[in-house]
Amino acid sequence: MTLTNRPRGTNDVGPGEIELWHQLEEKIRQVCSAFGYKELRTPIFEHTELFQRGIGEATDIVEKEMYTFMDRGQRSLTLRPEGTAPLVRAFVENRYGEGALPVKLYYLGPMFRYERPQAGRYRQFTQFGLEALGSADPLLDVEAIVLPLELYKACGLSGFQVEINTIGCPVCRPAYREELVKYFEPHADKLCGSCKNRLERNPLRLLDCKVEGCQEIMAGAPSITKHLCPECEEHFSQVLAYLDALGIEYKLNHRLVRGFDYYTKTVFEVTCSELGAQNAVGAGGRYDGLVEELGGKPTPAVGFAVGVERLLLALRGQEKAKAETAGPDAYIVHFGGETKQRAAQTAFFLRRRGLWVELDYLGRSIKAQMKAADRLGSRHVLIFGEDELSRGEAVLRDMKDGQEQKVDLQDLEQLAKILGECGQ
RNA sequence: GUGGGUAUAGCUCAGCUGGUUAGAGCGCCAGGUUGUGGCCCUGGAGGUCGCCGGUUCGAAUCCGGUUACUCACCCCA
Repeated sequence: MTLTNRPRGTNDVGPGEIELWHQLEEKIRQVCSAFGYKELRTPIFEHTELFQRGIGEATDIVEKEMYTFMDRGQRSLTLRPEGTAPLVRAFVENRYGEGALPVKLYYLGPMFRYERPQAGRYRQFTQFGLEALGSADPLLDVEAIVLPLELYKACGLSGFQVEINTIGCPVCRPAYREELVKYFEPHADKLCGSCKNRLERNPLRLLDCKVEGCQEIMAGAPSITKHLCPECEEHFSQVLAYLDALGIEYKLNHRLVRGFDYYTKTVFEVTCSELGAQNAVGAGGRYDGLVEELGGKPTPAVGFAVGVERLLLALRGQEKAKAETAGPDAYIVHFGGETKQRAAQTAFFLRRRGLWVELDYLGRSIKAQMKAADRLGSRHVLIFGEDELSRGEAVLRDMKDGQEQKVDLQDLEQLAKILGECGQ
């Protein structure tokens, strides 16, 4: 069984679906190029410590979701569970920060997390993300919010919503955290199991619990907005001002928190109504402390990540995901023997001109070959009969209207031209 | 890690309260047209009924276990 089953939570992407990926990848590159982001490809695996330090020891990812292994040199390596820490590592290692700032980079590739699969969640999944490093300008926060929206629009996706919040910085967050704990502690016995846990480990998480009982208690909880330091407050209001100026619709959600330790100030999430329980198609935020945490100079930064499978799922749900499947320019029908050789010669000639040419490899009947040509959606069929070949000709049949004409096989350039023009 | 649902042909699925050769549609192959696709007709190939065990004269069907898939929780893209 294991021999013929792919590992849990992984996917094969083949004909019928891969075309959508190619289309999407092209759109991603277009949008990134318009915003001036360059691609950076990092390894699929990194030193385990990078993620432990970058994402945070107390996060679910680091605690129970990483694919970690020892290599033959007894180094602990981990298949990347996300793209930001590796990109920041590369930024520091390659000294990109020594050049002109900000540095704007994007990545696109597989990520790995050991979780139970469900709709829109896989153990190997693909993220497209980008990061702008070296500037604290709120306008870059806004770019990180707007760029994925541009991508969604370019794909034709609708029904998505932006939620945004600020979670403060090392100056103001600790005090707010204290306030939260102070508020929730008296209600501790009424909280759900996981919230009791959160209270000790990550009080901010209490805010996005969906359990009813917790929701009620939460109604009276202190809001982050009243505890921001002047700098964070100013930053957030500027982000909102830019969004307003650009006419971007968003929803303030002071309950929104993120799962990684590195976020500061702005955090946001884009959800799509088309998806199931895992309805976030993109999320991100600012992380002004991460570069320094990973051994670089203090460098403010902001970024986001989009779940590519989820985006495709949403598009498919809205029937926006249509794979364009063009057929061959020509299918050469032959009768075996001599005619097959001539068919092969002609096919190779035309293929060298960039035309898609098919022919039968199974020794099938004429009828079966015609049928095959039809199934493939071939624009034309070239019939290589012995009589015509002896005169240096072949029959060219237009599969749309059934019209046939003789073509001169002495002038293949001309034939290529005819087929090429019809393919437009 | 926890809970629910599902598992029959390449695909989508029938198969009622256990009964003998397990079906349909689509797809595939061949023929009807010894050199012509789509429509139609005829025929054919293709199934350890996920796996193991139990109940029974008899199990695709009932029971238990197991694996896989799937949805949801936790968490996340």
